[in-house]
Amino acid sequence: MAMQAAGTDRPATIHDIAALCGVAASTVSRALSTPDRVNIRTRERIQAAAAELNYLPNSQAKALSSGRTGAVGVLVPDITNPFYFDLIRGTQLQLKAAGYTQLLVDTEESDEVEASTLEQLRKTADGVIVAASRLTDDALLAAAGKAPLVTINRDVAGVPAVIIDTPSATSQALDHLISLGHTRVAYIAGPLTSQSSERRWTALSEAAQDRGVEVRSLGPFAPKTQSGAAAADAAVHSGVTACIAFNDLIAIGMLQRLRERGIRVPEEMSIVGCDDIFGADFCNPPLTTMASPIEQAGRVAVSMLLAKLNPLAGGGIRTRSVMPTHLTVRGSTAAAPAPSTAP
Amino acid sequence: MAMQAAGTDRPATIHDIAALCGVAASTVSRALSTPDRVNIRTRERIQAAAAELNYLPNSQAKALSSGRTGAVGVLVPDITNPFYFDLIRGTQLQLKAAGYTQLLVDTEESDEVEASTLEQLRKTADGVIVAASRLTDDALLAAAGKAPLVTINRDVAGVPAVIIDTPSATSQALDHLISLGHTRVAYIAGPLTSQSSERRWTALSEAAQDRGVEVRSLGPFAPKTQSGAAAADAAVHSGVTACIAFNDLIAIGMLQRLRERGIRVPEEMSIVGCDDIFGADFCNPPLTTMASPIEQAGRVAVSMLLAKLNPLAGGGIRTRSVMPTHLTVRGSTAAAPAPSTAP
DNA sequence: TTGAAAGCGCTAACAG
DNA sequence: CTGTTAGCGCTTTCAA
Repeated sequence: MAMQAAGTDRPATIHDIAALCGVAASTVSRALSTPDRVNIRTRERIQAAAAELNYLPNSQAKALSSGRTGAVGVLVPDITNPFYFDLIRGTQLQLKAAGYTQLLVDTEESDEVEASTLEQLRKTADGVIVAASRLTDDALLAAAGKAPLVTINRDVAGVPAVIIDTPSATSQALDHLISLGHTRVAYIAGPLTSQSSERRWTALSEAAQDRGVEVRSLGPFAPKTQSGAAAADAAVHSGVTACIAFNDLIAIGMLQRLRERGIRVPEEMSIVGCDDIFGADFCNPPLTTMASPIEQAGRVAVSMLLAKLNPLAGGGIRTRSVMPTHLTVRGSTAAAPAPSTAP
Repeated sequence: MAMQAAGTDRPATIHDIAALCGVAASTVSRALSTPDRVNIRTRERIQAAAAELNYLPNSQAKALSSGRTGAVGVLVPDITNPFYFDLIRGTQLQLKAAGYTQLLVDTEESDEVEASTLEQLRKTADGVIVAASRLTDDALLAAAGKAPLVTINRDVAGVPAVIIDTPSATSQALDHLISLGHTRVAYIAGPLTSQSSERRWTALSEAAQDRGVEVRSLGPFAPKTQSGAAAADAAVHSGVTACIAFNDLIAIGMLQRLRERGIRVPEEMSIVGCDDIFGADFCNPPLTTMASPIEQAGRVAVSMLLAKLNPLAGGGIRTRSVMPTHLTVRGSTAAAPAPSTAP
């Protein structure tokens, strides 16, 4: 049984260990944090005592005196968006493996919440990972100047980032639609403040120009299934035969709306989503979408951040990492409907 | 522009404010934490100075000296399970509203991870909310003795809890199936360590006995869509015409498997899920399931916890709160298939 | 290699 | 109402 210090049952401190071993508290501190700077025999005595007393370092105290908190913040715009599940799991696993604690915050798609969270985290965390930031480039750059920070899906010069390369997959998606005979395609845009959406649209319109087909942008729409209805209506009204949506949430919402309206997918309208979130494979019809290794993106982001925090021997620090994306074809896309004007 | 203390750019402390106002640091502390114990004029001077210096309290220091951290831990067994989204959002909103920080941890369906997290959190958090604990009753009771703790979906004598009343909804589900003509029903069980699953099964078998129909338990199955295939196969093999699944994840997985096997839902097999998670309404066919106010459950759990942390004037503390659940009928249930034996 | 001492920034008695 | 004085538990000089 683990004895408690002096019979009390409050958690043991280094002083308890020091007393038990007849050494100074500072020696205990060293033995526990920098073992090689302590005589091996006393070190072992101390470690044994620590185990015996069931010692657990107090992270607050540690943080206060050392300046490092052992925690890193992870900011996501919407925790209920399945896209972030795997990302969060990826960061959490990698962080835990490195002995860090994850501080997960839902910034509610709000740049203000994001900014204030970032500010608060400067004291609370050693670094921050920001997914799909809604902040301006300048704000982000400033934040990155004040604290170690890496973004996910946000490309700002001077800010380390892991980018999920959906733009290139978007061209693939367009080619897929073209090969099916579509010539009028809509891009269903995400939030104005989303750089992903912007990059996607740029890539898409360039690709369209190359291929001589027509694409138009509809929106912006909030990245939620509820937006799907408006998006679907807009798409139908615009006369396109296929849509590439900002994300799967919107795409799934569109699927539902089109079904309500009796418009068949994919016969009368093809839909392509993005992210391959939970649900994309079992919605009706299953969604053609762009998939990427999101959990891995989370891990990579953590690695990049930790590399900044602990500038060890290892070579230079990566400041930009691009994750590949590929098209996963399912039932929501098919050949374009025959033109309605008879020959 | 906010001036920085003494021209340095390190974050301002109460000492900087004290110096600027010509008062003692402790007065600043009071003015900021217990404003009513300070002369209104000096208080205002101090608050102005704090704003001017862009003062932000250091939570570590605060925690170290006061013993309170301003954080509460929220433990969930699987962060990628959509069931927890709304729960997490509920706790986060309520916590933030009360000025607390949420420490979200994914315990990976592991009792060990859960136990060690709980231990670590004793220092780091003022209290803990544990959803769907995989711990034994004794372990949970012990943990609740050492730190303020409230469970969600886990009923242990002496431990405050918010319970989502799926057992009662389960009877509703059974009645629904019976009214459709089903007489042989299977319960697709969740993890052995899940008390929810156990309670559900108890309620279901009692209700079945009352109504004179046959139910059997199949499983246990992991609460993931991947388990759906095995569950579906087991159900088909057992000869039942309807299933009540531990949760929607499994139910959705079953839907997929049955489709693969060419078994029509609901014509040949009816499926009822539980939780009404993201996806239950747009899977194919849409899932009949049991819905409950999960976000609210999260809020209630937080309220109960905070009531323990701040024993204010308000009357007695609720130690148990039951959230209602109701059946949401969608396309995955229908009349029982006619018996295969002709008259 | 070890000990003593001085904080980290804040709160909490205890006087005044 | 306000100032003084101790710490919270740990790290980190600086000597020894």
